[in-house]
Amino acid sequence: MTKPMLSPFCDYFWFLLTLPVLSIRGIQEEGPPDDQLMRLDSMLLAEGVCRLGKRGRGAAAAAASTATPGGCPNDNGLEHSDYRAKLSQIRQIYHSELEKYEQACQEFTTHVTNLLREQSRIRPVLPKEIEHMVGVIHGKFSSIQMQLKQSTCEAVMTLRSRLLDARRKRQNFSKQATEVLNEYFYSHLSNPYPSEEAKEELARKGGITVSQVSNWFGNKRIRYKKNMGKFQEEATIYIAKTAVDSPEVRGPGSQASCPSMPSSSASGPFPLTSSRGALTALQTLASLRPAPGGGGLLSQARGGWQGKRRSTTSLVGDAGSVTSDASN
DNA sequence: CAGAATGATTAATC
DNA sequence: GATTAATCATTCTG
Repeated sequence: MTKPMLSPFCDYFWFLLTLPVLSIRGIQEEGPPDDQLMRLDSMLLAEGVCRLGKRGRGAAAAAASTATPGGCPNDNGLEHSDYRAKLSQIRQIYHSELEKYEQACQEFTTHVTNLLREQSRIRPVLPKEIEHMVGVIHGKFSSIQMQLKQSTCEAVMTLRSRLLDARRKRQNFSKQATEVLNEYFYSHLSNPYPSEEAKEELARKGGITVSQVSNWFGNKRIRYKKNMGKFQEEATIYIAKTAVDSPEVRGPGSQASCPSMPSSSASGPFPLTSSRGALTALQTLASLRPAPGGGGLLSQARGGWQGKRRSTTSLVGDAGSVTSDASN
């Protein structure tokens, strides 16, 4: 193509036009650029960066709306104000950039067509040539737009993982909550799997959610099992506490009669679910003082809930080697 | 500040 | 779907 006489201002854009391809990451892999563009569009739409119907280009907009699985079922919006603030920042930047590009594209197109028209006085310029030029310009600008969309998507993804990942802003439970949870755990040490109702009760008492209760018990079981020695002090404290505080701390309506568990004594590692038993077991337990990391308690526990997943085998052969976390 | 403690997530398993 | 085990990321503590 012949380069029209351009003002220095336009040289940069002309330069862009002559570039073979602007490096656009990850586009080559998945089909034609149109596909990629549609995906980007739909993602931006899903994240609320794009508004539906804003010069939607028909097909793309339609595809976007269907490709969105429920439009990101964002749960508790209260916590995400920070996220939203940042997102709207991104949105602003995106739109202002997009507008700039579109405006520049427009200006450049008219500029070039004007120049070509001027040139038509000197040499024959077919309408087709102008059309072609316009097409090329639009193509280049849309690939720039693609880049913009791509980086916007990336920014949003980063933001999501930064701010929407609960791990990043966890905070420890209140003392009340840990108290309640630990009380339940140690008073049900033989079977520390609270029912759904029990979980709800604990959640209510502790001012946390049911899934937090589940998380807590999951963590507690695994950590207790891994290093019982470490938890023995805690265990004695809570067992004593429940024994003193409320001699009948049972799950809601789980059992009217006192004896704990169906006492199929084999199933429970610790025969200490009744208040009395708790105290006595506690005392014996304290006097036993097993070797750090394992010992009396441990060997008892191995027959119970901790072996749940390895039913058939006789579990660990060597009682001494509790160094399962040596690799960590 | 390093390491422990801790709540949440994830992949695998049943 | 619940649980385990491993892991991540943050908060607490000495």
